Order: sequence, then structure tokens, then C-alpha cells
Amino acid sequence: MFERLIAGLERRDELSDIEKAIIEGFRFRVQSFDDGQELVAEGSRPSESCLVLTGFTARAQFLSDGARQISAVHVPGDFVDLHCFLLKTMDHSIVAIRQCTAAYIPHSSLREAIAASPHLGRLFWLATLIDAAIQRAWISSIGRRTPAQHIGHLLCELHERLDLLGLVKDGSFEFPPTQTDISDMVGLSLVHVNRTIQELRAKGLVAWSSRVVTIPDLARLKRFADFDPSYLNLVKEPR
Amino acid sequence: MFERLIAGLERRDELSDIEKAIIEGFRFRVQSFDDGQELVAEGSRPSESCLVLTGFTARAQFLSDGARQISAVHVPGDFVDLHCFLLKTMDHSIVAIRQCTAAYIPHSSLREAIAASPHLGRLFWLATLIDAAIQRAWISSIGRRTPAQHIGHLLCELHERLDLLGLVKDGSFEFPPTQTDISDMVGLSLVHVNRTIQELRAKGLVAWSSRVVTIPDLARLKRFADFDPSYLNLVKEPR
DNA sequence: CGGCAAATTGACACATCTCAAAGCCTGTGG
DNA sequence: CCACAGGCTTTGAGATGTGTCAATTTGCCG
Repeated sequence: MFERLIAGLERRDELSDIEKAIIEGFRFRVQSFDDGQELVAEGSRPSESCLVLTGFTARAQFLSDGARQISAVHVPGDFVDLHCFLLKTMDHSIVAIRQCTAAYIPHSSLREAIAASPHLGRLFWLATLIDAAIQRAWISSIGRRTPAQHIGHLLCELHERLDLLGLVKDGSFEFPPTQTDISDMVGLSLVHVNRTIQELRAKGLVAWSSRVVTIPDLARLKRFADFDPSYLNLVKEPR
Repeated sequence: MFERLIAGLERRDELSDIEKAIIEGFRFRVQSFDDGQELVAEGSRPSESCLVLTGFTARAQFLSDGARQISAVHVPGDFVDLHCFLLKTMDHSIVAIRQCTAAYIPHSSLREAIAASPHLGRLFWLATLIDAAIQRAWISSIGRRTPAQHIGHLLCELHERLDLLGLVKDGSFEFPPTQTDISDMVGLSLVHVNRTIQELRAKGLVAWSSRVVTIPDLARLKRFADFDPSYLNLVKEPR
């Protein structure tokens, strides 16, 4: 159930057998969701934190005029909602991009785990810090990169993260968001996103159809989008 | 030395005398900085975390074409660089907006503090989560708010945070960033920022000259900018 | 085969950027 | 106390970028 979570933590630091056992011993319930449903609602006060098991999810905020802004995309194994463990009230929603399943773990389990292993506590903290680093990269993208660079950067990020999960084959990966979803990620209109994707295709940087993205020359796309993966903290070291 | 840090933590949860004593006992060194200097450099691997004592600082990233994007502003008392305690390598720089002073606390002190009080550890974790919530609000602003709303929202945020420090008098507060700095925060050109500020002035929402901002009618500006302070977590509850 | 969601296109309005110049403050040195 | 330099703010004009609206095409699913 929690292999991906464990693998994700182990990518950043050693995990003892005891720590793995603590995680395996989490109480949890599993729930499935359809397109667009909320796994966690803005303004709610959950007593459980949720973890993506399968499928894609996103963090979303809604403005008073109904506009939506997505501030992160999450992939299987991501402990999406560690935030509410301490933040208590959600400042954003977690929404399903397509069908997905999630495990909900009671905060009491988390609290016990952290008490039993402060190191594990630091690794959960680290997970939220990496989310924050990704958000900073998004701020730079949305503020200072061109639309084509921005979408290119986003695809590099997802390539990198999905590759670790073994979900990339020959530079191709499934990426279910519609162009409307993408427009809410990059803060542009749907029409402009469409034209930007066509620009990326025309430049030969990306092939993208029926929800499968192919990156023929990753190094070239990275150069084009000014992508440097170090912010993803894919380095194993004592934390 | 650490009153503001302690006051900031106490705004979110009770702190025991022992916990306060732990903080007061931090080893530290103090350093001053001038306009634009880096307190912490992107790519570096600090062994200390830094805390703003006086003045304004910002998190900044630089793109390969030299463009700069600011992803957060920090005020006195903010434990700006808790991140590097676990992230190890900086994904961004911390820069001085004007003269400022900062305390550097060795990671070993932090580690001891957290070991001695897991609750204090959670509160430091919380501080980084609140930073992340602010970053999400910035993403929404930059992606979906109009420039005038965005700058209005930013000023509401700073009003709220500075008010807690007693740095707001009759709706006025010192805000040292130049319009060039603001343009790097909101991801617009300097010229457009200038025109947007004039628009806010013309609407009577803001007075702003010689680095002092005055908000004549805060409720009106909040309404205009769609500002809801709940993401700042100014609620005291057990964490 | 029909229906629906998603992707694509075109045309035009509006927002924002760039470049370049001018004006305005503030601190400094004479 | 004045004059000046330099940084910051403000202005104008034209080029580009991006949004909106509305229609059309495509592709998938029942």
C-alpha cells in the first residue's frame, strides 16, 4: 500500500526497517474519486491527511469571480495533504484530475509515528519543503518564463517525477490534464495554451496527443525551458 | 534577541516556558546587510539557518536570461531560512531589500531544540507551511488576479503581517521595495507596475510615496483584491 | 451512428512590454 | 546652504502578447 511513499522518502535519505514498519502500520482508509471531485475541500478541517495512491491530483484555489488557479500537480505516492496536519484549516482544495484513489491517514497515526521516530518526522517535514520548492519554481515560471518555456518546464518537472515512478517509457508518459486544466496551472487562457502547445510541437520539442506526452529530446527541452532539476532534491543524504 | 520569533510562534500556539528558554538559548551570530546583498545564496549549502531581526528581505530566483523573480517577502521576526535545515542546498537566494540584520543559528542548535521539544519542532515545521501557504496565494495572484488586484493583495498581506509586529500606524507602514522590486514580485514590467500603482492611487485604494504605504480603507482594499487572511493562520490552537 | 467533451481556428479588442526620454527626489560634497 | 549626481519614478508611443467570443473540427464512448 505504501511502497511508493516509502520509495519516495528513501530517495532522499536512508530509512530504517523500524521506520518502514511504522509507515506500513499506519491506519488508513482508501477512497476513489472521479474527474474533478475534491479529495479535500478548501476551508475544511480534516482530521486525516491524504496520500495519492493512483492517478493525478492538483492543488487548486478558487477566486471570488470563479477563476481557478492550480498551484501544484501530484503523482502517485505523493503525501499530498501533510499540510493539514499542522495547518488545520485548508487554504486550498485537492482535486482529482482524472480517476484516482487516495489513502487517508488519521493525524493521530502521524503524531505517533513522529513521536516514535523524530527522523521520520523530519522526512515528512522535508516532503512539504520540497512541495514548497516546487511552488517557488512555479512562481518563477508563471512570473518570468514565456508561456512556451513555462509549459516546457512543467513537462520537464513531470517527466522527472514520473520517471522515478517508472511511469516514463521512451520519453513518453501519460498526462491526463486537459488543456483547460493546463490553463489553470499556467494562468493563461485556454486558447493561448492551445497555441502555445502547438508552438512546442512545431519546434519539435514535444509531441502530445490523447493525453500522452512524448519528449523526443529531453536535454533540448530542458535547455529551452531553463530547467534545472536540483530543486526537486533527488539526492540521498542525511537529513 | 528572539522576542519577535517567540511572539510569532505564540500567535499560533501556546509555548511553554521551557520552550521559550530553549529558543533564548540558541547559539547565534548576527550580521548586517545593505541593499541587494545576499543573506543566503542560491546553490549554497549553509550549516546555519537565518532569522530576520530588522528590515525587509525577499526570496529570489534568477533565470538564465538574468530575469529575477521574487517568491516571498519577509519581515522582522521571520525565520526565513528554516528551509535549508532539511533541504540542504538552497534553491533560491535570500536578499536584503534595504539595510537589514539577521541572526544565523547553527543547525546543530535547531536539531537539539527539536529533539528536546517535538512540539517546538512542529511549530518550526508549521512556520514553513505558512510560508508555503503564502506562496500559494502568490501563485493565485500572479496567475489569476489583475495587476491592480495583485498589488492590492500584496499590500493587504503586508499590512496584516506588519500590523502584528506593531509596525502599522493609522493604516500606514514603511515598505521599502522600489517599483523595480515590486515588478520582480508580481512578474510585470517596471513600467506597468508604475501605471498599476497609479491606478490604485486614482481609485483611492492606496497612498504610496517615499516608501510609505497608506491604506485609507482596508476593508475596501480587501474587497477589491479578494483578500481573505485565513491563509496566514493567525489562529492560536494546539498543533 | 449520434452525442458530447476536448481541441483547434479566426478575428478583433485589449493588456502589457519595450524603448527612450524627462522629471523628481535624496544624499553628498563643496 | 546650494549644486550636483545618481537612483527612482513617471510619461509617451508603438510593437507584441494575450484574452475573448464564437464557430468548427476531432476523437472518444455508448
